[in-house]
Amino acid sequence: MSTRPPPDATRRSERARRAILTAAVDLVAEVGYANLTIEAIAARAGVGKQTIYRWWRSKGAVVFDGFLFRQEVGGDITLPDTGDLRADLTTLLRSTIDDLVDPRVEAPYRALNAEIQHDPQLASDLVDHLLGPLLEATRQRLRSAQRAGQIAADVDLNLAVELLYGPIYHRWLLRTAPLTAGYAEALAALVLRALGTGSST
Amino acid sequence: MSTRPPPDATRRSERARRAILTAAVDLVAEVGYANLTIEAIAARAGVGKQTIYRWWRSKGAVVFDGFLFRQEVGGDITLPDTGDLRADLTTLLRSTIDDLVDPRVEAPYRALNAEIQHDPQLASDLVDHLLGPLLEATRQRLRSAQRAGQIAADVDLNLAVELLYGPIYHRWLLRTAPLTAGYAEALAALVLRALGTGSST
Amino acid sequence: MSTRPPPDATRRSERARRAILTAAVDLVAEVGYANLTIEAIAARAGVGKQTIYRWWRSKGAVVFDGFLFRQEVGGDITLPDTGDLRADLTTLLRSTIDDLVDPRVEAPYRALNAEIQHDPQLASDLVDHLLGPLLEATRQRLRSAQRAGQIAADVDLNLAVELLYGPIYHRWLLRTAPLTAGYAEALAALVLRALGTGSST
Amino acid sequence: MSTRPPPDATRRSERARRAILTAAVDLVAEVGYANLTIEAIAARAGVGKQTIYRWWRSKGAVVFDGFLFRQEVGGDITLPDTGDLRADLTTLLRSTIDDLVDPRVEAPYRALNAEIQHDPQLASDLVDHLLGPLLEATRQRLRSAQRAGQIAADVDLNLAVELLYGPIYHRWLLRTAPLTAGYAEALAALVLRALGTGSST
DNA sequence: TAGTAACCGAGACGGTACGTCTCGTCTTTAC
DNA sequence: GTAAAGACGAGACGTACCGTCTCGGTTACTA
Repeated sequence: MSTRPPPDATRRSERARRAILTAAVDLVAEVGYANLTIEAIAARAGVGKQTIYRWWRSKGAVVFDGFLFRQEVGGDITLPDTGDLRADLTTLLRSTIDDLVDPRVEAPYRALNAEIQHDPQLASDLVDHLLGPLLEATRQRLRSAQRAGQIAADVDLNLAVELLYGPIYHRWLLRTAPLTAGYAEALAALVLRALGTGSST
Repeated sequence: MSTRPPPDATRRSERARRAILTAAVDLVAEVGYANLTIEAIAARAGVGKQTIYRWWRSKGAVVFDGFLFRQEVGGDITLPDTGDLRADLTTLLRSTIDDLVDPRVEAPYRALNAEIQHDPQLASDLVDHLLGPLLEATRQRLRSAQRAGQIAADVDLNLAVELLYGPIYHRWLLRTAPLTAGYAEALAALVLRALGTGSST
Repeated sequence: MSTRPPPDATRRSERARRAILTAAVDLVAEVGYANLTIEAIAARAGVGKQTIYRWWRSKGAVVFDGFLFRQEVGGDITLPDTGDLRADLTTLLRSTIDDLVDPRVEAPYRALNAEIQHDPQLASDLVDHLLGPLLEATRQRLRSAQRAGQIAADVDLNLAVELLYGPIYHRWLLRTAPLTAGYAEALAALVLRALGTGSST
Repeated sequence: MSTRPPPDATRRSERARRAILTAAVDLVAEVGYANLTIEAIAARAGVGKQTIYRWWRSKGAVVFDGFLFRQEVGGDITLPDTGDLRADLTTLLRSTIDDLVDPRVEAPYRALNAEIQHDPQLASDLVDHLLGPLLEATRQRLRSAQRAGQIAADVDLNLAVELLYGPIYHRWLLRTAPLTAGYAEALAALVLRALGTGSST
């Protein structure tokens, strides 16, 4: 019973890494996650299969890293904070929906959501590194509104965040109905009634 | 290019059908959806592989039918309607959560939610036949409350339903935090504030 | 452990039998023996598969019966006996070769020769019912020549028959060289030297 | 429509090749050619099926190579040449018959003879690589006898070779009668009369 | 500046499962 | 009870990928 030595990351080929991640993201968009194979990634990347197996634990891990890699270029998340809570939330939900219906995002993101169902490790990676920043930023915006008295003091902000994104997620994953800009508005309005102080906002 | 003739359903073996569905549901719980194979289902069911391929289009379709088959025995959905909306919704969400954390439900249901991401046909089957009745029943309960003046007349009940289930679904699928009875209560309370007429209920 | 009762031949459908045998012979010529299936025979004959399995033991048996069935029309074998042994044998070998290179005979006959290698029962059927009459007739012609003093008295006529057909069979099965009319002549001449009395013929 | 690249023979596993050929020859003797499957060969050889499909075009090709492989060990063919033609030919035919009735040879060799009926490529391989050397050696022995005046100068030696082996082949393939040592003697004697110069030898 | 150790591309390997095909049996309905 | 029809259990087919395992060949540290 011997454990292989961990690969020496200092010798890692950056060229190969980039080629693999790019190939993975491209392929998942072309053929879907289910039809994506390590073999195809290796071929497209011009890389030996072993180079993939050496550095990633699973197909899901490669694709996930591919996502992060693509995200890296796109800068940080900054949420609008105009002071007008309703407007800010509506904008936020609208852009969330815009993202989800963008085909370049939809396909791979659905794949990820499928994959995390049988890979808890991947799920926590997703939540920590991809979703986390957005959820945290949303929480921050709500906290600022709460301090400004626009949101009742007793509201659990974690729950509030889920109240915002949960319905969208529900509709998107189950495809029960189309996601539209109007939906974002209606949802924001309804959630605000839940969070509000009761005073007129 | 010829399409095969559809099999003659009148000659279909009920024995084989039951064995296959039972084997599928059992196996998906034992080994998980990703590790489930048609060959294993056929072997467990004592059935030729062709008999599965003859009647189902995919692994997902078999598992889905397996679910429906198991559901058939369990009777119809009836939601509590005591007149106390808050109590009724809390009960409803609590039992939803109980279901989702029950390991016998969780494993195969996660599998289904993964599968529908790359099979829209299966998604619509799921929504129509498994989820549909529950969502519709929930809508009915809310409508009755709306008529009773407990819910504002301008509230879109489809949205209201998503406000109830979305957060749970979000938390369950992404595993951002544990689902507890307390969560059901807090969620019901918050949603009620969104739906309420503003008058004390 | 129960043996099925033998089928009642009096109820047998002559129409089905003819259709099956005809289909079998036609198909073996079209697709070759290896690619011939019971299913295809049944389909072509407009017959249930069970009807074939009821009356024949194997694919080989059907094809063989098909041959016999086609032969039935073709009358008895009569060999030339002009008194000129050399001429008669040359004619005989020539017509044998003509048969073997006729594509309508070649394909199915090769199939049969292949099949008998792993079906001794079929081999003995072939020798008894298809080849036997020709071999026996040849033996008779040689016997008459032996009585006339054209063949040495000590010659084993079974061996003599094999000396005639063996080389042709060898060349035909192994495709070592083409079978021509000239070959028939040369072979007949050489064999005659083996059989001869030594006196001038 | 793309053709797969030819495998890189330099990387080929000799261990796998030997195991496959041995398994193929053994199995064909045990279960017969018709019941021989690629899967069984792979299983017996402890080899993946793909390794067989990578290097051979068909089941027949594997079995044929198996024969060649077994032959390789048993060195070259050397025919007796004592000067006594009758004795030498009798010995030759006798050992030919001994081979053909040896069960270890009979089963796979029958299989090959069946297979070449619907695979001309295999037929020519068989004649060139397995039978060829023996036929050529026999021709050489006869040529030496012809030069020594023991065989008439006008005899076609190709035909003479067929006169020797054809009858044995005929009897062996059709199973018309048993092959014995006495048969070898009688056949050799008769053929010699065909080949002889007419003078007493 | 030679050696050497790790990674690299490539691809054969032992396997598993795929979805298709055909087998020979079983079951149903019609005659 | 035979016949046509066709679903059934069984299992081999040839393919696609899996994850592991050699192979040379770079490539970058070490002596």
